[in-house]
Amino acid sequence: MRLTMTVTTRFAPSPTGLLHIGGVRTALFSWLYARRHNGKFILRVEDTDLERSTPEAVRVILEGMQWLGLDHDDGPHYQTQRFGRYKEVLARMLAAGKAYHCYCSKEELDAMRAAQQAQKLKPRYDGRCRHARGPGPQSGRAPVVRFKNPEEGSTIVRDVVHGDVEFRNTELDDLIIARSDGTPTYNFCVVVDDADMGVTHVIRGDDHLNNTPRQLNMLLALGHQAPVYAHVPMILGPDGAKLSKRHGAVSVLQYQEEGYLPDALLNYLVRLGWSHGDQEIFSRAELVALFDIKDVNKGASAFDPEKLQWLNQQHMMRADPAEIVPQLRWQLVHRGIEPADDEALAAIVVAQRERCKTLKEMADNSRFFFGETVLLDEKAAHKHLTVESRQALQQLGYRLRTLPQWEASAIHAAIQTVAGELDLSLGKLAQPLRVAVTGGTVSPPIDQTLAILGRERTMARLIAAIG
RNA sequence: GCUCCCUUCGUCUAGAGGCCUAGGACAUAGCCCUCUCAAGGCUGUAACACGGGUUCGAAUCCCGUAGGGAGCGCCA
Repeated sequence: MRLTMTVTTRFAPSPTGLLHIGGVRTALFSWLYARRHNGKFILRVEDTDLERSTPEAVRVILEGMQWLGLDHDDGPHYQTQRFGRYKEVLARMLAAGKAYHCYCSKEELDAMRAAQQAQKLKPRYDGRCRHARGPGPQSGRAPVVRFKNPEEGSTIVRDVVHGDVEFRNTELDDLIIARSDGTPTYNFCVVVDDADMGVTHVIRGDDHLNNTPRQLNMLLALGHQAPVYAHVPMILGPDGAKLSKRHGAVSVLQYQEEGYLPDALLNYLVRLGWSHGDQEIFSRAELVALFDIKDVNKGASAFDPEKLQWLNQQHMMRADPAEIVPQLRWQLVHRGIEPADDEALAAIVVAQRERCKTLKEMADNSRFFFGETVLLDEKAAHKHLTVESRQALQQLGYRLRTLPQWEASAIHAAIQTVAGELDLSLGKLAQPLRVAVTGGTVSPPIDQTLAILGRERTMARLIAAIG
């Protein structure tokens, strides 16, 4: 036995539904904890439910984790590839008398449950086959395998977020660990896997808290040490109800499509149930340095898309524009727009990011930077492109055409000069100009906008607008 | 039904008996800045689920109640 155990955590999603932000947050907590302690992070796909698992869901898990940069050091493991191992452990438990065959039929079990519920009791297996009071092999049925849970005393789960939680063993029945067709069940696979893979810290949703004492008893029966458990609260929808498809965003990858930065999403998710003083914005490195699973709250929290948007913008404003460029490019290509060179895109990022919550919004609002012509918004044109303002634009056009340096400061000076000459407020010239070159009333500062647009496009659009 | 878990502004949270006339953030309202939209700055509205204890003193400790959630499957 090693004296110093490397901290080993795992994320073990089941590919029966698309990975959503709830799963991502547990993954994040596990990942952060492992990274914080220079430990190991394992990815394990729990696909024993052949019926409901889909390749699409597996793909989303893999791609989603990659997109978010939650890299694993081991895996991905697939439980369906470990059936041999489970059978082996199963046989060992049977041989050691830690598990037994149960020949009860589905009908008998249903009847038992119904009777218990009628008496307002918790439905649980009464252990008839364990004590040779059951049907036995002569029934001719293929048996299931049940784990012999302790019949007395209690099991205490030491949980770092909830504290010690005590379960009386009488509340726990002998769960089925292998089906009549021989395939192992979830609770058993988890135990075998966690033990085999050396998981030291089990971090998962608190919907598993009730399963834990049974898993713990199996682990102990197998001669293993109990890991540290941390059951983290779940995420609720914005309306406080359980998170579901109804709340939009089924798959994490949807956040990528909607133009969120991985670091922003992670930052948002980590703050659901965890905090560090009054700090709201965290870089990935800060999270790795500051996060501790012990500081996670117990209560469930509601997902707030507006705060996510705010954080996304904060991260966009702090990021190196060059890192955002590829993502903006992706958004633009998606819209059938011919992407400009990286330098121009970086300039657009800088000009736009303080007025966009997502890259999707940035791309939508940046369409006018591309293409030769621009479609004038009717209302805006009617209001701002008056006879008077067209004349002003014409005068400005003369000056811009011969401007020695096509850069924001020079452009700004030119606009100011013309406004001065015509005795117009800056706004009376800038707005018509904005409408003429962007087609609408909203854009980054007009001098920056023209600088990015370039002289050629600016002049062409100016001429078109003047008519 | 039984067992387990949870409960501070609309939302995310700070708070580990006196620092709390309960702090920050998002959202929201107003003001400032301003070529538009933003970003930014300032100001405001807004919470300890309820009831009992313990204590000189409770958001913080204990007990109930209510509400919410999870588990109880040959699902994971």
